[in-house]
Amino acid sequence: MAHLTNCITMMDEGISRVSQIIPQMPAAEARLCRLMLMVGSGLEQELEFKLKPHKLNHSEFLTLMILYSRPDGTSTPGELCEYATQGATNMTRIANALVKRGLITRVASEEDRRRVLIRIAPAGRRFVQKMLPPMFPRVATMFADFNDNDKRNLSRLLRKLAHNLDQLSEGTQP
Amino acid sequence: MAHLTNCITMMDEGISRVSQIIPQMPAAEARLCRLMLMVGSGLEQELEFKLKPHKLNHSEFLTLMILYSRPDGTSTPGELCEYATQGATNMTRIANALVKRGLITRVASEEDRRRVLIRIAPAGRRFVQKMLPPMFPRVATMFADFNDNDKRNLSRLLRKLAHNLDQLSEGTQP
DNA sequence: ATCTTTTACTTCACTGATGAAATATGAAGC
DNA sequence: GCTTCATATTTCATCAGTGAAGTAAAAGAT
Repeated sequence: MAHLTNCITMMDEGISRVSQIIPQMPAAEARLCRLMLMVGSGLEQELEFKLKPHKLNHSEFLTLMILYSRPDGTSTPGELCEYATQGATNMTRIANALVKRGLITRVASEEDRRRVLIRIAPAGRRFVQKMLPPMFPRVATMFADFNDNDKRNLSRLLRKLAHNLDQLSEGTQP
Repeated sequence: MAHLTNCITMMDEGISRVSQIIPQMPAAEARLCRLMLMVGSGLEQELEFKLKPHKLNHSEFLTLMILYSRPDGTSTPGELCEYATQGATNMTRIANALVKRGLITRVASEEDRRRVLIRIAPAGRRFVQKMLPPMFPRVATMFADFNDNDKRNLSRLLRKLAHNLDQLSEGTQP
């Protein structure tokens, strides 16, 4: 059944009722927040669903894709943490998992011996090239009825929101 | 530092490089997916950050808000699962936590004795009314530079995307 | 009326993610 | 050259969330 649509309807009603009790609430903005959260996690579920057959979770997939997208195919745990928005602890686990499957290699850095160099393995590249294409149809379908203007607008608005979120956490969450 | 903006820049470059290797990838759509995921989880982190002082996590807060927004302040675990998009298992834990804090009550239903009635307690209402207003400024700031048209557009596009996601999971994830 | 199926929730065992402390190396001050 | 401080990663303890099985009650079948 139409799960997200359902939740959104109920959210709309809920916010309307709450804003009657608490009129100073920025209702339109609160709605947008909840919409973002719902659609975001809906999309995440869809992604995890597509990853499940490959025995990968979102953070492992993202880590592998970052490495794949690098010209030299290498990075370090610290850098991967930043771009995958993961804690160092979890990156250790992710790397362990990917090493065990032979998709990446992990060797100590020569220059800075605190560092570890992570590199996508040939098997990792092959794996990505095999698993990625079957995802394309569903991704395309998601935006099937978005015209170019819709896509441009969504991209622009999300980037704007990202920028504002960055401003917000400046200082407060350093 | 501007974390999201950073990640987005690197994502843009990454996708450009990948789409050179794999040209049949729907690059614009993939970018929108990643944007949604990033901004969504950024927003979730911001929310969790605001909830931390109150010792609530997102799912507990959402559950409490659903109850608060109900005219009669009641629901059942099953219904809460659906609207909070949580598994029944986790809803049991959430309810346990909220009961322990005295924010909700949980009693067996008279009509159908399989069911459990969950009701927001007076203390729960007071709690919501106290914790909500301090969040408003940050929520308003997030959309400060969004004009009415931007907000309408974002809302429309997110709802459209939600609808498409629902279509996608129709049948495949029943 | 009783047997089966379905529904609602809980318990248990496990996975994924996080925070705090441990380890080890490098960089900076004196 | 030593001491202190900062950086990079891992280990350990813990929490949040999930899947599978368990329990109990209602609904449906014969």
